Amino acid sequence: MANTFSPEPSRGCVDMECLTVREARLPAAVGREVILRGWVRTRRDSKGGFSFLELNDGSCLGNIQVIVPGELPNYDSEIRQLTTGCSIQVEGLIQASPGEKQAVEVLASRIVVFGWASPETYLLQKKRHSYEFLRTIAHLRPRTNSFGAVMRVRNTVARSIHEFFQEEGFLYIHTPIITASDCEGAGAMFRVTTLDPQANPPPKAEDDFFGKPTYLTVSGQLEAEVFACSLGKVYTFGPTFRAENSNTTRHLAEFWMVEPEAAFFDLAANMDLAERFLKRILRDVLERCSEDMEFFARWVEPSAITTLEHVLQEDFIRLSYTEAIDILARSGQNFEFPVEWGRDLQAEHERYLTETHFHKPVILTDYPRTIKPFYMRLNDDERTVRAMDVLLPRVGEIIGGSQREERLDVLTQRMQEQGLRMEDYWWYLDLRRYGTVPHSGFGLGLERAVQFITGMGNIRDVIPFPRTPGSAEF
RNA sequence: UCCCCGGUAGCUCAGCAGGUAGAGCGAGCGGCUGUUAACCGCUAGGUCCCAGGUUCGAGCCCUGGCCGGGGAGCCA
Repeated sequence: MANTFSPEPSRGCVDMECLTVREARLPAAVGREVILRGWVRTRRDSKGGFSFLELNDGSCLGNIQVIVPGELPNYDSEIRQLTTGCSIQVEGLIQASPGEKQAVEVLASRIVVFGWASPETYLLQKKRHSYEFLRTIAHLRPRTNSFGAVMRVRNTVARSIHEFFQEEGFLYIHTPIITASDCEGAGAMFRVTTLDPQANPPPKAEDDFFGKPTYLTVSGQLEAEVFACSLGKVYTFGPTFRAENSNTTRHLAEFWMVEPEAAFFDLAANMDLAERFLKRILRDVLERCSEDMEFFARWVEPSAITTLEHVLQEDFIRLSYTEAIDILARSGQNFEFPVEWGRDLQAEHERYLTETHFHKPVILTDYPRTIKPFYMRLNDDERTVRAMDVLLPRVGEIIGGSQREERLDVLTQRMQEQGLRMEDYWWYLDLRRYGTVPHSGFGLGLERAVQFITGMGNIRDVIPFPRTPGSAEF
């Protein structure tokens, strides 16, 4: 249904169609009388007595050119005062453009100004800005080409995630944000409390809102397992919190994670799922965000598109940790950190595998039990567990997952090994006590996926409002 | 948290035997133009991150903070 809202009482224009800039730029729109609304990117005046406006409404990367005849009643009083950032409504006729840079343009018959943006103080100028600067004005940066493109890609990825899992028969499960399991092994947690930290004497956890210490979730996995072990195939998709003091281009204190969990999936099925999943996302972005991807290829990362196409047509390498160690040891590379069975792989090692040795995504499996969490299934060799990490060139680990330990005795033994308190996990252990099944799952960091796809160098530039140590503005 | 680098006009940066500041872009004004990273000319605009110190004199040197960036660790 066409939106016919008008900012002023009707003046005979309520029957005009409201189009987005994206719709208006299609050749099929030529000849239609329409209403467009958005923000002015630039104004150019012609001494022929008329002006050009570039209008953008975020519906697509490109602007639409508006021709404003000098005859409009507010031409001198308002149109000539328009600057970057002003918001307007344009009513006019879409016509073929004689210019070379655009197929269509709008010949305005009426323009209404919603809001001004003083060029003396408006921080977004008609020039390129550094990402560092844009981060300090996170409330305005969505009005830039690059951040707008990132957000459209991010939306497409999110949509694709849901479509993929829904089509594969997974149920979307909403796991809790607040959790009482304080030792999921995924890192430092944010405490959630209503107690007054200044109170004297110091408050007791029993008196807290939930009667026990609670935290923001670091993963929905354990809860997702509950539903996998009852509904079969499920996934979670929501915010995740890590209180680690990480200051890197690929860590956030608050990020979004997708975690599928499936009963009766072994590690091979899990890997197949992960590869199919990633490829589906890439394919959808290439198809649905081609204009934005061309922008990234031109201004951000020249190989943005070809990298995705390459990943799409290649099978992911599947390699055990032990084999990887072997390759690294014989690489002849002079690594800063030693390559030794039993030690975790460093970023430089992962980068060598994906960027130098294989030139494609690599799924590493079967890591030493000592460097992986208790819930990963123990292999028959008793030295390794059924873990899998999907490594991508440039961003490194984008997916971490495993086949879960479904044997009660092995699981409890591993928990003891890692010093966990059995009573905290009574409900998790019940899944193994009653009708246990083999099952698997993984977690994908949404921002890392968007980073990989767009080629953006810093994860803080692919999330609307980044939370990092010492920074929670906006 | 560790290791490097940096904080000078709205933005991006230059300045350096220590003698109180410049450019480009942006902005304002004027010219030109169916224009489109527009172009040409002129103008305005700066507690040189903060606090101490050395010095006749500090953007520049020293000390201590604060903030930002890159790399590492942690991981998604």
